[in-house]
Amino acid sequence: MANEKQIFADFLEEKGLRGTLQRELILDEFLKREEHTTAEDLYEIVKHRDRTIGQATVYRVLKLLCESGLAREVDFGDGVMRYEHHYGHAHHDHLVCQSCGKTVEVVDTVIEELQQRLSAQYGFQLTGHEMYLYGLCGKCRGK
Amino acid sequence: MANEKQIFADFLEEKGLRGTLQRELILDEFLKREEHTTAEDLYEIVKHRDRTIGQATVYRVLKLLCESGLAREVDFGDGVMRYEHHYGHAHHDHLVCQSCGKTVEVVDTVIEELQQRLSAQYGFQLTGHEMYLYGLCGKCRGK
DNA sequence: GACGCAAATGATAATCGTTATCAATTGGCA
DNA sequence: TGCCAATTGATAACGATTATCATTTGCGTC
Repeated sequence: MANEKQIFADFLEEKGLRGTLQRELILDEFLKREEHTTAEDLYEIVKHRDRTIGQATVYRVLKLLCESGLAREVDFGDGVMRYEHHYGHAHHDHLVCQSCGKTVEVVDTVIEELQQRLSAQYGFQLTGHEMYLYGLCGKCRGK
Repeated sequence: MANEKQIFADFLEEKGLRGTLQRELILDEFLKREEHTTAEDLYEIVKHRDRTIGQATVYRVLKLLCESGLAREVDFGDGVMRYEHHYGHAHHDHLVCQSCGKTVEVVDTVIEELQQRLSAQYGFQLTGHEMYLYGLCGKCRGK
């Protein structure tokens, strides 16, 4: 966590950007959340600590966090962008329960390898991918 | 194509919905397009044949086409929903060139099988998935 | 074929997440 | 301390899509 804060400070430094109270506060609360977080969620949380903060700032800082490699955008296709911790987290995809919304982070190196091979077959140089597996989790299957 | 039209007619019949000139026209132009089509695209095309048509109707008919199984929504994450032919088209995923936007439909049965297995490991019953492979196509790699 | 009524339409306003604008504030170096 | 560009918060704007609503239309019934 201290590590993440240092990384962000270095990132700002390198880009010639400033360290501000708002940026520190938003990063701090972002790091505390372990679930996928929306800008709106984060705005609500951060307001408890600083009632004068604007949501535009939250959006702006989230973008910076992505640029710095601390956060990553995740799009579950419901019209709201979510953000997850990225630093120190290995690449992974998502398993999403369509009933209760529960998500599990998964990774399968064999699938990743096959994706590479598949792309190469079409002359593509793979730079990234998104994979969302939708289904019913154990609990929701019972109902 | 006659087949698709019959399917749509049957779908409307079954749902107690009406056959209208607009629905016929929009379906007709949708079937002509082989690429992924946005509602806006389709609206522009359809207007040439009937200048009085409204875009709301295009959105409404596209939704019906999806329900009837003739079309499928595809989300490349750029904020615009695209629609592709679904009837008679086997399931497939997409390979997208990040430089020129070219897309290739791909399928890999081994990957699909692994997705099933991966989901099962977490107690999930897989109902569907999305996989987007992003990269550079052969032409764009050269540049 | 005319009638009646619910379904469908087109124009337009509304929505919602996100981004742009802009005047006021602020961080950090000279 | 002062300067100036970066940052902020409030708010307007945006763009894709959806809701609203008065008008029109398909289609089963007489």
